[in-house]
Amino acid sequence: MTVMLENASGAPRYMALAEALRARIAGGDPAIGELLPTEHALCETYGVSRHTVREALRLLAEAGLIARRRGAGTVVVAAEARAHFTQRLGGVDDLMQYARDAKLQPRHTRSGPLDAAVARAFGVATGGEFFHVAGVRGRPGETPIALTDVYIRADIAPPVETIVEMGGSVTEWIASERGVPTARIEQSISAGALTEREAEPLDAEPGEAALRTRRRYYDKGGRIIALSDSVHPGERFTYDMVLMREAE
Amino acid sequence: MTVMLENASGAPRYMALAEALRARIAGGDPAIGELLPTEHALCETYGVSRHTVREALRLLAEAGLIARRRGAGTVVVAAEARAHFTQRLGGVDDLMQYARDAKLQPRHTRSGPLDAAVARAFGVATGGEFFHVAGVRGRPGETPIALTDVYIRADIAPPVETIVEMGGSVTEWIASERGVPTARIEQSISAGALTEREAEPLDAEPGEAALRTRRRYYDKGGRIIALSDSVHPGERFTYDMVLMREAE
DNA sequence: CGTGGAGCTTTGTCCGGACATAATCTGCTA
DNA sequence: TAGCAGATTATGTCCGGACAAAGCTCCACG
Repeated sequence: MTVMLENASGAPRYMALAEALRARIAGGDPAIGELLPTEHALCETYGVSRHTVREALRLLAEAGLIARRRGAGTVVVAAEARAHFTQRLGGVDDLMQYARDAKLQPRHTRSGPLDAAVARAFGVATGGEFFHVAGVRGRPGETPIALTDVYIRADIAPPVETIVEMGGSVTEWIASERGVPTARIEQSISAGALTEREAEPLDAEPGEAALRTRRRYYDKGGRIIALSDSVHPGERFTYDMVLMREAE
Repeated sequence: MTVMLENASGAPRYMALAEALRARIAGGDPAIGELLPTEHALCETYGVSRHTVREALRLLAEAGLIARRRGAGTVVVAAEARAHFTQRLGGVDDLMQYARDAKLQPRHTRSGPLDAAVARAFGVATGGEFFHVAGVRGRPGETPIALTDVYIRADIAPPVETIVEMGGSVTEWIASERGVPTARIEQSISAGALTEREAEPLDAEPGEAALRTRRRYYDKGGRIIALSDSVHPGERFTYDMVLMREAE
């Protein structure tokens, strides 16, 4: 029994077959956990070559709908591929969006437990030993663009002299020098008015609108690597991002 | 001249070839922007079938290193597949981060070409027919959280009555009802002070700090679907995002 | 000199075949 | 009845061939 593939749009045959199978799966035939017909059976049912069937199945596998196992067959693992958008960043430096020579110039440093007000601002637990660096970030000779507080887990923090030389993120240094790569970053962005204490080192006016970015960096085991809090006077910094719809 | 593929690990031939080509590209041979040898040439150089070459090239294309064009050849677009961080969103509604019942309440609508000031603010070309909706977004009975201007390409814009009913993004409607899915979104986030004109419909004070998000939505062909500009008084909205390190 | 069309080049689709590898099933023996 | 070995099943790798579609180049004509 041969089933004709519907192909009104002139798409390649393997795409038409993938679509036909996607529709079957969405309708529960076969259901999640059940086996799709074998490649050989699909060739006969749809009247196409094994090459075409394999290409169609590859598309479905890439979409996450099926899993194929040599000797066993092809099992349905999801009923629908969910369209999603993805923002890709090469590294943490891309996330920070500062020019490479916009270095963090420390104004003061301090070691100790994370205090309650800071922990509350980040929504994390108090305690733990952290190395706190407060400073401004900007290019030499230019108005600073950010006032930043970074709290780095003390056991993996770099020496101060190293921080001074860094143009980019301390977490990239920790990844390469301490062997602790960042696995997850949580960032929040908000707007607020600069306090008098914040405005001064930024050469800005108290009450001026500012963009605040707070980040929590976690390692693979879910342990905090670092926290950062940066505030930027409004016209000095815009946060840009590009999201692409992921091919299914 | 046939080059033997190094394959100490027993990997399939197409993977060994992909790795050999990856190494060549990383070494600048060919460089970014240059053409890789043709499929036919690679078959001869490496002593494998066209099928094997195509599989290897598919891997490289999926890794983002090359782009293949029928009739033209295969161009190198990146020298290295870089470890990267990825933010995944289920859909545009996740990007917007408004509660589902925080609907856009239109205050006025207008059709016409995109004027120069608006085009300049978005960094896009003037002209084109757009349907402009200006309104506030918020939950019923609560203080509005956003003042929003949306410019929708006129040929695919929904009717006003439909916009009123929408809890989410108009682009999701356009994707399902007009068959024009959003393929790319560019977003910028900045801080600034509310103007008197902006503050009034938001029940806020002029000069108050506000978070501004501007988005450009593009279809698969790079054509604008819609533009949006939203401004949120500072304490009413925080923009949150999570990035995960992607396994390679 | 510029434009359009024809021909050539290069990748994309699709067919068929053969052998390898991993998983499952069946039968036999302890 | 349980475990092991061999056979069968189903996907993975790889070969070869043919034709289609898109891009590029060159040549001729206005």
